[in-house]
Amino acid sequence: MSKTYSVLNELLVELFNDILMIEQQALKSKDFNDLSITETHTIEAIGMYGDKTMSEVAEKLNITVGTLTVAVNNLEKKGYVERKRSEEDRRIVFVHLTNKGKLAYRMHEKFHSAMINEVIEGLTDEEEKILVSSLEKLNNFFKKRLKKIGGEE
Amino acid sequence: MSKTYSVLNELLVELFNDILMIEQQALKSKDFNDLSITETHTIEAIGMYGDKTMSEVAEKLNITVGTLTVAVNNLEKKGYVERKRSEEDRRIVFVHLTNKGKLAYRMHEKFHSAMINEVIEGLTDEEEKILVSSLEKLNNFFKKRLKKIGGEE
DNA sequence: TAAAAATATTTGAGAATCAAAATATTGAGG
DNA sequence: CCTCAATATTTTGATTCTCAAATATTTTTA
Repeated sequence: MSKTYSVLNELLVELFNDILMIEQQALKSKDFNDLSITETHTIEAIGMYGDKTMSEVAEKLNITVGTLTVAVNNLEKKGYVERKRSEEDRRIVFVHLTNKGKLAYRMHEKFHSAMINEVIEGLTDEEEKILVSSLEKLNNFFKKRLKKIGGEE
Repeated sequence: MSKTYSVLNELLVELFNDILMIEQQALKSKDFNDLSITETHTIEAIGMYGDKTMSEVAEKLNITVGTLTVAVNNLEKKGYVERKRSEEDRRIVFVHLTNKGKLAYRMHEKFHSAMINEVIEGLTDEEEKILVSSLEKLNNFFKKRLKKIGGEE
């Protein structure tokens, strides 16, 4: 069991917890303090451009469409998103961000920028490349794992 | 805005989501399928060795003691943990894992091992170093950020 | 000893979530 | 054209996680 193992394990666990806590706390202090983390993620999944169907958004968030319906109801009430029924196929419901919603989206984006910049800063181009490819490997491992679990049982 | 930025951002976001999903799905397939993610984390926080007070565990999990009380009620009912009132100070309640709880703890640990090992395996020494130091930077950024938010308001 | 502090539990309320039932619409086959 | 299956969404009922505030018990302090 190498030293890298325990270091990496702790780092990942801490990272994960910190991200959650920061997102939570960042919301409380800022404008848009009527948004929960989950709601912010919903806004993120709807995205800046064009309409998305309820199913598309739910899939992206890995939640059921029923859950999303409730979430969108509230976000609509608060003025962050709007619904629009498709004319071609009236079963389908499109959602998109209002101006207020787009503002919130950009706010969240800013948080991410600050985070990433902090990481990149102080890395050489070479190191930057290595970091990206390392994380890609990490990601691939997870994807593989997910497929395996999902496919079997 | 460099290309690295958006790539890194996406990687981190995906990573975060994948970890959540994998933990979720890992639980469903395995034994101990009567445990939620939250409950697993509670077990993790109680830890293998010795007794911990309710307050200590709640602090570690960043939840209120009230929330923990409910969680421990359920875990006790399912046989994963036990309570014991302190003799010296009868306000204090200690919790510790039962044998079943310890088994679950080790199970979760195994999952982490598999994850980290798989990642390290595919990396050269050079990449390993860079990955660790980058994650450390990311972590420092978060710690700083948390202190700032927590301290001010 | 009486008041204040510390520790934990209970309670009431609000999100987030799912599964299953209900609703509305479309498309295909006869 | 009518019916039935499939698709997309919403509604409903239940559970879990969470907090804040009220309550209970015990210890400490003044």
